[in-house]
Amino acid sequence: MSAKAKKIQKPSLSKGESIVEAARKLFLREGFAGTSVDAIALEAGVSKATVYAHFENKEGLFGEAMNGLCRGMGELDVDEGLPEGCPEEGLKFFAKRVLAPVLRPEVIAAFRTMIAQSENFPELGALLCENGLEKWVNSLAAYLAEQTKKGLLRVEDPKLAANQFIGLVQGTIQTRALLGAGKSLGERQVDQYIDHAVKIFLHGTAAQ
Amino acid sequence: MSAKAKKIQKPSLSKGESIVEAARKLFLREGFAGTSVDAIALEAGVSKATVYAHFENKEGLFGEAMNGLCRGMGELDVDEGLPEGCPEEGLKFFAKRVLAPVLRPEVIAAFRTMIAQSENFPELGALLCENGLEKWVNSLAAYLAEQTKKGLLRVEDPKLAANQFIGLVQGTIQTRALLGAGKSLGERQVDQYIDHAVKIFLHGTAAQ
DNA sequence: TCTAAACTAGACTGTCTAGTTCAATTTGGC
DNA sequence: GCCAAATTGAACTAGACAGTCTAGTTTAGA
Repeated sequence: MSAKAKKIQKPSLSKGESIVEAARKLFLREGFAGTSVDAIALEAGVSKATVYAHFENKEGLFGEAMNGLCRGMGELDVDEGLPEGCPEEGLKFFAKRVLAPVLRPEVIAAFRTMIAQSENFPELGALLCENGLEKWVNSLAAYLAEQTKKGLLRVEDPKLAANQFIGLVQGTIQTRALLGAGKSLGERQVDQYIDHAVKIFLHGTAAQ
Repeated sequence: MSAKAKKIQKPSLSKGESIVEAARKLFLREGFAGTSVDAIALEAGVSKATVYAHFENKEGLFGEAMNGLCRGMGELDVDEGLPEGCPEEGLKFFAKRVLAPVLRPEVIAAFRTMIAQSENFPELGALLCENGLEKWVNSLAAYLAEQTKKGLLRVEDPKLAANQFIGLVQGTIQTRALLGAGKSLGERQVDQYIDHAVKIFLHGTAAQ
């Protein structure tokens, strides 16, 4: 009956796409081992045979799902909204963007899945870094170089500084969150956290 | 029945210890799901029945093994070797200590296991934080407060600053390592990394 | 309307592993 | 050396799950 109800829907996605989407959703939430192919088929509203008609095996499906996720991340425009004003504003912009994902439980859960599987799928971890972290690093590094050129900051190695700024902002929050030991932070605390980090970095890299 | 069996057997310590030790070794290297009880028994040189005579089930064994690990960490004296000299030296000391684990593949592997299981064993993640990270944070915070009192630094919120210093030093190295996307750093690079971080933090929190 | 391809349910195989059981054997304290 | 507790090995149950297969159904295009 629910099957019949589902049958009435004209799926906007091709079968293959809905399988990947269901797989992604479950893998990110439940992990690789915690997700059965049966569950994926059920979630996709598809029979298990269809899953195997589209994908070689569970690992291939995982690869496809995560690959798509990472590729999607790569399309984000990380510079969008970057304020033109003083370095402080620019740094706060980056700080907010870099801290936000770490504060979202579903992102942390997804991150856990990727970390847990990174030995089995080494290329996926690299892809995630490249399309996620690395884009922020590059964008921020370019910003730091630009501000240095303007004489508003004095950053010798922009890429190194960018990596460390991101660490500075995230502090130990990510670590705690991954271990499930982080208290959730209020908006005020986050602002305070960011202000503090930006202040240190600004003074630490001030021109002159 | 099993309760009666448990009461009768008074397990010798050595067996129990070697089981825990074997379990710890395998769990940390292969993860929870990747380690079978048979493998643990084999590694411990013990029959599977003996494993179950000592521990209720696989999860209990995991808990015991990780608990011991965390408790062991808690006994480390984090202040040992802290130089008396200028803040720069002190900060470099902390930086080295905080960066070292992140650079060791076996620590990263262990960390992966903890992260992957942190949802199933929430108290273990908290314990690891408390006996690992938190000890460093507290020690460093005390140091920062002390240096501030001496007029050598100006740190308003030592604990916040300590958390952020640790993040600053680790930068994105931990993230990359967890994702298996980190290039291994040479000793010179590590020193450069630390120097840079300490410089930023020093200037960022300089007195006056 | 016909046909081929895609899809379906669900049964089935094989494998893996947690956890149990028990008769036989070893061990350590007395 | 005796005895009870501890341990062993090996077989066993039970359940989960990847992946296959089949017989029948739906779909879409010509």
